[in-house]
Amino acid sequence: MSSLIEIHRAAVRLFARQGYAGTGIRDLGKEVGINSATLYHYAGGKEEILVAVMARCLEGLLAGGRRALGHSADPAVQLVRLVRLHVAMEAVNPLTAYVTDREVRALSAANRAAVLALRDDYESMFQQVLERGKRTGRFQIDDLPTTRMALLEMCNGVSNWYRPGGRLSVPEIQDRFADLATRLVGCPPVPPAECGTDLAVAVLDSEPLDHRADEEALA
Amino acid sequence: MSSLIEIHRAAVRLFARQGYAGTGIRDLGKEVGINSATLYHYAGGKEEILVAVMARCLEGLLAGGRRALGHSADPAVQLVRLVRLHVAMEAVNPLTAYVTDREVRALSAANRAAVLALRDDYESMFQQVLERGKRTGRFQIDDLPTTRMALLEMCNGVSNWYRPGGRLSVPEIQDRFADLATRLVGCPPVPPAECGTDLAVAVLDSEPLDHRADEEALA
DNA sequence: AACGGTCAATCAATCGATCGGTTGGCGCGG
DNA sequence: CCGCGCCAACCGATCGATTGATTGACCGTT
Repeated sequence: MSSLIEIHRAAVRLFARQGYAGTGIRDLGKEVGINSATLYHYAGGKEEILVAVMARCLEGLLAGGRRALGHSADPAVQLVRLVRLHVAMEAVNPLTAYVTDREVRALSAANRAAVLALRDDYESMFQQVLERGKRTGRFQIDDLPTTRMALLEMCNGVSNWYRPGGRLSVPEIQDRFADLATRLVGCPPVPPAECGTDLAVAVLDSEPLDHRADEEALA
Repeated sequence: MSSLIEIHRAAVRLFARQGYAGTGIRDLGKEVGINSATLYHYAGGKEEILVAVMARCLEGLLAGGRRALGHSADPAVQLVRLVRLHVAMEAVNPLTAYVTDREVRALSAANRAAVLALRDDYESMFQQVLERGKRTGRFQIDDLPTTRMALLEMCNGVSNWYRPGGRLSVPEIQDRFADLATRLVGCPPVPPAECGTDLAVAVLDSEPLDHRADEEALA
């Protein structure tokens, strides 16, 4: 019954609740229901678990990002699709996204560099879309780096307050954020019809299935 | 030479770099230049240091928030002033704000409740301004909770990428974010003349003076 | 002599990781 | 069908190191 996936799920749940440094491997074992020594039979170690979770999350965003960009050449459509993808990832996998965001500093130098390389690749998609939108006059952007950071932080923040089964459905959250994003870049709303329907986001292996016990994390 | 302020500064620097749980009191002592035992002569303990830093940061925001609201009855002016204050706090005290944001989960139940009470008080100011702006038609807001969270996360994120002495000055950052905020709520830009000049934010006692060594934290 | 300040030494507890050893089920030769 | 060997799965015990916190002694100043 216990497997690597179960371990990753338990790790994400505990890392999100107590932080990576604040979680012991004995806590991890207890959460999975096995001895801490058995963890090393499946996973190479504590940091290896964290790296695997982060890499899978970021690779999911990267793969989705490439799908998002290829659908249309219009920067507005591309931006909305990027935002809808990102928001969906954060809303469907809030704990995984939360840990991926906030525990980078816990990694050793080599692993941190690898994770940051993935993240930089992903964020450069936003950079390029914003640049082209500004250059072509599709967007009215004052300072591009500030707008890019504000946009990304706004989307990243979803994992801080949203949980599956919340007041809004995932498509509703996507609609709200698509509107907010077009407002930020000074661009008229993009009809949902132009956005395609290939932006569904799957539940990651590392995402705990039951988020009920994490409501206090929404502090 | 060593004092409570020095300890708070060192604590914020280390907590921002390694996290609260990842920082030992011996690390803290070494950063200040004293023995770990001497820490207990000035500060009551590790968590007491964190609580003091967080409380001072949030109380600064609360006091500033009250100043921001009293200046005008126009929701647009109130919102812009709240955003300018918040952004300035994050830009002038990025490490303190960063730690205050992200280490709430490290607190014991009692301290966490106290800190969250302060934060809820502060965030309710945004809630009320947005409500009134929507009710009076000054703002075009689709879903108010989503807009509020997006706005707050966007502002909170400043401490993740800005450092004093960066490319943009604090007033410039304030201008950009004031514009972004009005765009988010669907409201024409507010002339800076209507915003007053009483929103200067002081450097907190807990903020390390030299941010050069923290550039890798901008990961 | 009394004081605030400082620290080496030490406390029990816990850290991540590894060890040797036990278990149980499966495949295979007879 | 038996019995042997194998190996993934699992655990108790323990490793050296470090955790937050405390103590008692020593210092210079008053």
